[in-house]
Amino acid sequence: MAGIKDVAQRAGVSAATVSRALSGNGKVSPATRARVQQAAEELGYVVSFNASSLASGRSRNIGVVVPTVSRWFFSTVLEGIAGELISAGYDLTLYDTGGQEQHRVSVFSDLLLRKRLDAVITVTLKLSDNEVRQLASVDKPVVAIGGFIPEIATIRVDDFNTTALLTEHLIELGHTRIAFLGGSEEFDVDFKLTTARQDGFEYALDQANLEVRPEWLLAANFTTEGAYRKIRSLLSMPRERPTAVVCASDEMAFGALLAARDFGIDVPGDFSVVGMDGHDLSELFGLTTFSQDARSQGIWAVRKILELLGERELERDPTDGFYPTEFIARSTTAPPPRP
Amino acid sequence: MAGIKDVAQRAGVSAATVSRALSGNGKVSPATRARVQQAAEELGYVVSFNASSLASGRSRNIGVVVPTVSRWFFSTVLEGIAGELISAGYDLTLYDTGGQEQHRVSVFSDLLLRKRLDAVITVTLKLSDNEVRQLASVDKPVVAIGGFIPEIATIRVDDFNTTALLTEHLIELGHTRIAFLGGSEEFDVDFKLTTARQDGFEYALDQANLEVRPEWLLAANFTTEGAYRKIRSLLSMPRERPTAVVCASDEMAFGALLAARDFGIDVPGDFSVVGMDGHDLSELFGLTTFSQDARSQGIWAVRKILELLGERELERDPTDGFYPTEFIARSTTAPPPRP
DNA sequence: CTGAAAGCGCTTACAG
DNA sequence: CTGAAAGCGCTTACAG
Repeated sequence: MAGIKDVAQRAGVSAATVSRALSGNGKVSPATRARVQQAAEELGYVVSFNASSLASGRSRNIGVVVPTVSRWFFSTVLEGIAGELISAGYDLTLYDTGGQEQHRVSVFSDLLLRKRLDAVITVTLKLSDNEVRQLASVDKPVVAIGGFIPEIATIRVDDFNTTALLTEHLIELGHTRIAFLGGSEEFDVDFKLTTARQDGFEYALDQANLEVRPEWLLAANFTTEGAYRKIRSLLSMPRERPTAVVCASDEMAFGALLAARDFGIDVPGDFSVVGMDGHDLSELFGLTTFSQDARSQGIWAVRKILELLGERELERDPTDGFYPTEFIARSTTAPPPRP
Repeated sequence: MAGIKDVAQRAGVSAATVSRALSGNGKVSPATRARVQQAAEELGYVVSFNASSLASGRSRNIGVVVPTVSRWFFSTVLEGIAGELISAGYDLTLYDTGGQEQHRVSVFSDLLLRKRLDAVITVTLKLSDNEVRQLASVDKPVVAIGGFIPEIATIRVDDFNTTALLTEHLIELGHTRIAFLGGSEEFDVDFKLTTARQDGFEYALDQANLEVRPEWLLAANFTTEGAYRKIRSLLSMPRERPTAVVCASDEMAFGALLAARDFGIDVPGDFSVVGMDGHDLSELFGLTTFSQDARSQGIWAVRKILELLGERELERDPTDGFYPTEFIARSTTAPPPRP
């Protein structure tokens, strides 16, 4: 495999000049540059990343930490990140913690510190104070998507207010018996968004002088299956049923819709459902929801990182305030049935 | 940040000994090893991957090339790969081509050759002869999941026969008017599985002396939305309708089910649907399908790679023959309606 | 079992 | 604008 010396020899210049011509750092005459490029092409020369990184201290490699890639939000954010990174000529090192504490520890103590990464993007990862300190001490740019992390630039939507608005939408339709389906305890390690959404829900009820009924505060694991099971058992209870449910994600809302269908309960006639995300399938399900553009959150995270690395200017700072969201009323919400 | 020399000094040994003690290569006395480990820990020393890779020629970094991470099969395979790689102490470099030819080119000409990777796993990626040659010339282990690639170890399910069996299941129930929903041309670049599945479908019809009707050979882009649209227009046609559809993926089958529901067509009473995959949601939808364990395909791809890298022995070779699949009959299939 | 030394393949002041 | 040389932080024959 051709090395920089081979190219230098073929082009009749020094290795230093080859490096400068190919990287764009430093001045090289156009004629020389052309000769070098030609020689490199002929030899099929590709720079050794390891050698280049070692010598320069920069890796052109960004770490991305996600709790899982099998949920809509994460895979969509990841696609946005991946596309933007490829365009910028950066590598993407993926850390899927699988929600396992053990894997998170190794990610932080080892991988992130191995100097192979120029920067890190974390997605809805809740960090301990200690981890924040570790990240800070490494002195590499970090951008977080989803969960707020002190001292770190964060892209996030307004979980509290969007959920409150969704809840108010139901209240305005006349609902007074409203359930909430959030994430489970177990997942709160990584997905800290649950509490903000639940807070927004409770706030809206409170504003309307409606009581929060503990037995209607449900938790699943952000999956459609989990939600299906929870809503199924909610609907099968003999006692008084809620007439609507606020789900903390669209994927859980799908589970709620399927459960209602299997129970022969008419949506929205007998039961209203709202979600949160703007999942690709929300339109097919006719789901009323708040949409957030996950893909572009990923893209903007990369842009912010590149800015922090001094690669480019930012037209606007995505970590400034809340990321835009949009309320979309569709056909899973209606006034509650007459008693 | 502490380097190897700092550790050497603190432990009172040479850098060479530190390297041997920490990496496990070469003999080191237990006492020395303990001292080195202690010193490393106290200093918070972490080896520089770049330097280590450059010196040793090995990166502990595996490249994974996927067409997208936003479809069930890919994200599930990726999770399997990611977990197994973390356990083995390897990094995962993700290349999401986004189905774009442009990105694939840069992946192959640049990224894979930059010597930063020890091996590559490709997922349902159709490679040109030229690309196969490129990969071979780099002389790094490659394992493919999904699509068959000449000269490369491949983990794959029997697309032809599973689809044929699914089709025969419908035929045995009495169906004679059966449609097929495969992938679109556009996607065949990356997803070469479409043709094998369609071939299996046509073979089964042929065996039963049933005619393949071109107007019932449909193609979507492997998404639920795409399938919804296709099936919707199929069902809205005034002329003779099929009584069943074979979908080349579960996600497309979901679209078919939702379309039927929105048309007030009873499944399975008036219309039968079969999928292919064993998607997490297939049980909720009651979908009859062939399940394949995508996660463990990812895990086994990693194990095969590690074997090729000389890291471990394999109990069984996943690239040997077809990966196991399982037929699961559920409630979306039944005899066709009486005419 | 351990150390001194060469070398991995680049990048980047420094000097011209 | 270009080259000679040092250096990035490790690993690994080689010698003992």
